Amino acid sequence: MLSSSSPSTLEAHLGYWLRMVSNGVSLSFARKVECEGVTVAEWVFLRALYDTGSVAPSQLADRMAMTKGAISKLADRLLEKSLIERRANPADRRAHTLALNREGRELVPRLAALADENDEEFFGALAPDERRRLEQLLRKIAEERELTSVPVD
Amino acid sequence: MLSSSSPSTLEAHLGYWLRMVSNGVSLSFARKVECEGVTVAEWVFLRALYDTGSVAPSQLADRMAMTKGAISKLADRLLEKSLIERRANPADRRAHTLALNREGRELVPRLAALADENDEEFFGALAPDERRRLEQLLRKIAEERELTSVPVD
DNA sequence: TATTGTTATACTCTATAACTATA
DNA sequence: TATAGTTATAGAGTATAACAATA
Repeated sequence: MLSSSSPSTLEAHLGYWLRMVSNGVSLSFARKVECEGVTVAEWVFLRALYDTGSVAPSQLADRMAMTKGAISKLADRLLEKSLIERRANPADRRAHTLALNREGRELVPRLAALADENDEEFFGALAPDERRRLEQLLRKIAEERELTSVPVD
Repeated sequence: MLSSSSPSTLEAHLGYWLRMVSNGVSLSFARKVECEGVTVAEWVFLRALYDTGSVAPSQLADRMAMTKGAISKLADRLLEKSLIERRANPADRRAHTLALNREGRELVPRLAALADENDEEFFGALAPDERRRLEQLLRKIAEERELTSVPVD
């Protein structure tokens, strides 16, 4: 006589706990940056621009592992919010570049501070060695599965 | 003379690595369950129904920490896909109940197997004690931050 | 009046593809 | 023809609120 087995539960999977904690962290961060008038995706976009300086949308799409269309839409919103500038390229009139304006450059450090604060809220409960251990395990998985796309949601 | 400090990078935050790995795991799982014609949210919904049996939408909303509207929309899709049944309650004609039909009950174990497979793909690279450690750390954060909502995205 | 559930609206993120302008 | 970028469309998820039916 064969024993029948139940389908595995949601909680039986590490992916479930990962998603639960990740969603909690992201939702909390989303609420923080909302006070500064931006979304998490916009923070990632702005932080990338802070490092690259003036850059073509297509390069940003490569770097952030997003489509050109997605970059275009994000850029539209940030232009409306007056945080970035879009400039034509005189040499190649198809090409554009995107860059932070003064307001955008001033916002990035404030958003970074919120990211620090949010990380502290969630992972401050862990001992320093636990924190290192968690980062090490996550980096190991990211490396082995070749996860490279910048997570924006 | 004050030293100026750069805003912290994206990679400096544990939340960033958590989101990157979590998104990778979820995207991979989404592609697997797509072959069975459902989304991750629908898998969570179906797995919950598998345990509860016949249940009111409002109870499901509480259990899954979703709004009634979200439950209604999910239920609509699963009805179209002929995986669940919606029944009226003769005692209270406002009330309804949702339940898996035969097709839905048969699908859940196949989806659970895909969840097992996906977990193995991502976390199989970790040693057994690393895996336990990761789950322990995630559960600790979930508990301390009182994260209870079932993550569906 | 309060409750159950549905429906409408709106916004974000994602992906594909059509399209314009330029090279 | 190929490339840079925008725009259109569609689907999934989220949230709020208006609504109908019933208690």
